[in-house]
Amino acid sequence: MDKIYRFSSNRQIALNSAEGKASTLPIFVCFSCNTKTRFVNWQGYKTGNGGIKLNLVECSALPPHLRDLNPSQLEAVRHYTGPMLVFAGAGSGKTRVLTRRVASLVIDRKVSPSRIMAVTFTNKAASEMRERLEKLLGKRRAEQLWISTFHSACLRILRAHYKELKYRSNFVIYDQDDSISLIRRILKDMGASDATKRTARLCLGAIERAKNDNIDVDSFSYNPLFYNFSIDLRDVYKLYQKQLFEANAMDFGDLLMKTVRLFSENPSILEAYQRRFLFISVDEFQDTNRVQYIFLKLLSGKTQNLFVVGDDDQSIYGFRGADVAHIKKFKEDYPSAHIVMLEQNYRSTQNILDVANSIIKVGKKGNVKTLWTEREGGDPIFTYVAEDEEEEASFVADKINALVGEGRYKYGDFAVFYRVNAQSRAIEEAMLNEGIPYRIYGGVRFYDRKEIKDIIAYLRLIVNENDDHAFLRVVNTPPRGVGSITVGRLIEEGKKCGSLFHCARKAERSAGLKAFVSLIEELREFSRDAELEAIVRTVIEKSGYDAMLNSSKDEQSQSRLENLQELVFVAMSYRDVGKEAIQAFLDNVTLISAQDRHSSEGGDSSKGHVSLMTLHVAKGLEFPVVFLTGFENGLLPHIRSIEEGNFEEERRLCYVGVTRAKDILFLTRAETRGLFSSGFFREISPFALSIPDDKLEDLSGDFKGYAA
DNA sequence: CTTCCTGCCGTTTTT
DNA sequence: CGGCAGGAAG
Repeated sequence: MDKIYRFSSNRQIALNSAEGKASTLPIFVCFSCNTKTRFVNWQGYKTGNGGIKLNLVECSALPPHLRDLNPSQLEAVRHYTGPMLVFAGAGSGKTRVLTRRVASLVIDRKVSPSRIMAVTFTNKAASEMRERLEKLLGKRRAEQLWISTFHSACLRILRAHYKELKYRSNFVIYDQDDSISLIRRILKDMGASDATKRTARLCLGAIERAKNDNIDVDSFSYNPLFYNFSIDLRDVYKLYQKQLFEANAMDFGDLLMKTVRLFSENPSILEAYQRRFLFISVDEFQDTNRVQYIFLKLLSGKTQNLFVVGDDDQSIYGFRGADVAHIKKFKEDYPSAHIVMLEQNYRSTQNILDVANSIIKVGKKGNVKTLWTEREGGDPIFTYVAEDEEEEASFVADKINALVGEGRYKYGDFAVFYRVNAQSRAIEEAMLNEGIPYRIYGGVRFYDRKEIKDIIAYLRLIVNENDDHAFLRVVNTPPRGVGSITVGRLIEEGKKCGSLFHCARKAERSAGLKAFVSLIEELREFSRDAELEAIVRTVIEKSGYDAMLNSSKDEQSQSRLENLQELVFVAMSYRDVGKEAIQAFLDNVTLISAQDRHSSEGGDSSKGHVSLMTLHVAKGLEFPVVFLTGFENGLLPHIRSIEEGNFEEERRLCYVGVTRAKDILFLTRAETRGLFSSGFFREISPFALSIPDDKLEDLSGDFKGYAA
């Protein structure tokens, strides 16, 4: 077995006798000088005093795809087989390690790229990784790799095996909005006293949690005292699954749960995938939930070649069922796993790291990772207290313009983070005022807009007439004389004849309904072999959506029309024709993450744009200059999180934010904020209190002034 | 059946 | 503040 030792000028690793067992084997020693790593092959043997004496055997440079790795990263990459856990701090090059390992498998190990799966946290991370690998492996080989999120990977598998699950082809995916209105209908049906959106969301939350834990209808149980309403949550879950199935639809949780179920109920299918995927790697492993872990365990069952990379300090998706305990579980389930720690941070200055460490260290017992960097010193962390959120935003905008004015940075180097999406509005306005180009990631998403969702509902109805939710959404949008009474009657009858659309076809009474049915059928006929762009354009026109918006005096109509134009533009990039095109489009629309979507843009973008995003979206990214806004108690630990006992997760969220910064970090807070009740006086975030004062430079003079 | 108005609620984070 | 749901009028 090869063993690699780090041997750099400023830090020398001790070669003790325990490791010296490898003395008759070749030992690789790496000299690290900035980014180029020399790869030197030594032969070592034990000396009398327990140390190792090294003899130079041969010298060679590393292969190109490993050349810019640092010694500890190299160690992680070059252990080829078996389970492996890379326990890596912020900015230690986790994703780089993962990418290079995939490249190394293909190049050094001659593994066929079609037999490697790499799971990333977001679709954006997946496409970035694919881009890198295209450069290292060439386009043809990179295309064969399975690089995707858990959800996309499962969707791909399910699309190939929908029959085993008794689904029909062209099943659709329901997003949270779809699910909530479905549950509302179920609640009303069951005669629940309270069928509001709020209750529906509560029910969906419970169901989602169950699915994250791979608990299906039969084994589902809950605490009825917690949900103090009349109906039985188990019945809701049961009906929900039944209606999803009848609508030929799945929700997000189903994608994973049904894949796991497919595997456990059909050993031959599982075996085929086990044989196919010789190597599986997972990024951001700390945010893996139970059903995802089961998926990984099943898939890697044969080869055990599971390579996971994660940082327990950056676990921030607990609300989605993510559990750091899976890192521990991994060590137990794979006792032979190699474990590599990456503690060097290649991103931030020492000052930024000190602040990050001071935040994360509090309340942690033992086993603390200590990150270090060669970027000593650096700028202090700047702090600022604003009167309100608007002043905070204009402070940010001023600083950005000042720094750009100095010529050191361009707009693309800046990021502004916040805890909740609602905070983006004030910042957005300040950016517009100062003429700063910006982009909001997440927030009110393009595909969440009403007009877009309506057109998408039409598309869904075209490929799948059983999609009752889509039916209800657009049957009277634009208005065609099908009101709540007609719809109510239809739902009553719908219980007998399957889907609502089926039922509507038979209903002769309502002229509006007849018009709707023939509209959809006409559109379906048209879509048979048309290009996606033409399909979308036709839907917008023939449905009367176009006319409705054009004749409306509402000011929003113009921007709605523009959004629809944008949708047509997006559709142009799809090559397929007919149903397949719509299918691919719909899959993308529901699965692509907030990071891929920019909802608004301002100014010209020749110098890039400032990125505005929530702390959650910021995970995995880095920026030279970072503004962390709303550093207030109740907001950055968010009050709801505190109430639910997730205080520590908020601390990690804060840590994630701070460690995104390469050079300069600003922490800002406002004394009042109109966000909740206005005029409410806000005190500083408790996370600020552990930061040593000598690392801070306070631009307002009282950043910590109001601390309790 | 649609539209408009009023009042109330709620206001984390996301694949 | 803003969005949405439900009710009354047109």
